[in-house]
Amino acid sequence: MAKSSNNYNEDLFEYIKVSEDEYESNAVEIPCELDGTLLLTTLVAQFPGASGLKYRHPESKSVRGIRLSDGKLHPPGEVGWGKHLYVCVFPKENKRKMEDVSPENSAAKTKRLEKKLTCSDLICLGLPWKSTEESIKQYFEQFGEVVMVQLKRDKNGSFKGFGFIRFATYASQMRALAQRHNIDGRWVDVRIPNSKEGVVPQMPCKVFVGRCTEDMTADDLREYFSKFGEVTDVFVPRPFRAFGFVTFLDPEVAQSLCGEDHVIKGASVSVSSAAPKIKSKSNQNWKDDSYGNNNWDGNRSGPSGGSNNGGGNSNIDSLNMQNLGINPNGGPPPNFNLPISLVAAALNQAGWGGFLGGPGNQGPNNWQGPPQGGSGKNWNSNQNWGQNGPPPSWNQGGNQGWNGGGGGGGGSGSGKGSGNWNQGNNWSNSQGGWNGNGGGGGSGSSSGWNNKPQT
DNA sequence: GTTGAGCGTT
Repeated sequence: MAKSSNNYNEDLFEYIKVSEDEYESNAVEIPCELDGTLLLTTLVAQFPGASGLKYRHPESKSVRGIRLSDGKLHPPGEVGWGKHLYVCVFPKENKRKMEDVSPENSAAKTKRLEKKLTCSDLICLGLPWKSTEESIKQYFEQFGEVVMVQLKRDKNGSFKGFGFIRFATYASQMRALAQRHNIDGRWVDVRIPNSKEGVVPQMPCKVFVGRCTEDMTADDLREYFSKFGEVTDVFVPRPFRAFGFVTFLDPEVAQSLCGEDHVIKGASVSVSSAAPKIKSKSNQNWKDDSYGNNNWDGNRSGPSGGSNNGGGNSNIDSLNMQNLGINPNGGPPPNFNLPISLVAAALNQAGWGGFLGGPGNQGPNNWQGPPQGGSGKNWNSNQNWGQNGPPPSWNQGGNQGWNGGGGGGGGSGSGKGSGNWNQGNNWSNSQGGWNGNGGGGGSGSSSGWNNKPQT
């Protein structure tokens, strides 16, 4: 039946569910036009590189393509788009598995990659029995917009105690992953699902600057490197160690500088990857695989490296690294030889910034306000941060669990070696905290993942 | 109806 633009069907106003990979959990609802068609540009806005749509016909079980003419995708039937899950079609050269994606391609592909690296579903384990989709959504919205909640039930419909969530932005995801969650009195584990491991690592924003001279201050480095892009953090170890770190907002900028020499204050410095060693499989998506080419001393054993200013563990170990999907040893607790910068990059990417210590004041030590670059829609209006104080339980202990320790550790922490991550409901109560410039640590004293028994 | 380590659908 021919449709005129002023004789549309109300039903055609629905958002249609589109995924790029046939997984409904990855679906995005996108709006069609008044005449019931979907503009290809609307599709491409959400799925860069997409050239069309297809769906699986429920009866024939076969995949059907969606008609495209004049840049408009037409609904498959008289009744409109219906409730099908539509799947993006990409041109052949764009159609590839995630594992094959490399960023040194077209802009569209790069954007698709960025999207891929942006969010993943998160599994929530140990949810209270009384949880509902609504209550879980409501809880996690304090970290940003929640676009999906799936609680798993058995055939009888009884809740199995776990489920999946998805945030709209990677920043939200990182906020959620970076802390523990107490929901209705239960500690809930939020992690990257096993099935999604390896998609989290971001390109590093931080570069290693070698051959620094003693007269190069952090400000000097910042001033110099700012011409390449926004610098979010600079770290220059004191006492002098002839190297430094510069963190950029844009990982592409960081990457572009790697391998170059630059002259600062009359001396030639070398810029290279801040990740000297990759032991994890998780670098498979990285643009540059050559992360073994420098073997600089220090900063490998833990956050903020060996002899930073004050040596407090800059609380990177307060993050649930496992939750970040970075766990080369396959399980808790840590035995990290892994690239800290990887985590830092991810966190920096997420708007936390400055995770490897240093004087940048970029870390999430400013809990009364949103982190820099806070991008969650709900962030600024969220009453859960600031009013109620910081979220519970960033790690309190001293220098625990990092292989080789490094940097003095903190305060009076008494965590026992490799066992410790979180210490309970405490927030950093000393100023050791984030920037690694204090005594660090606090009074942690247990040796497990969770202190509190659960029922 | 109970329970508490795990890893989902299409």
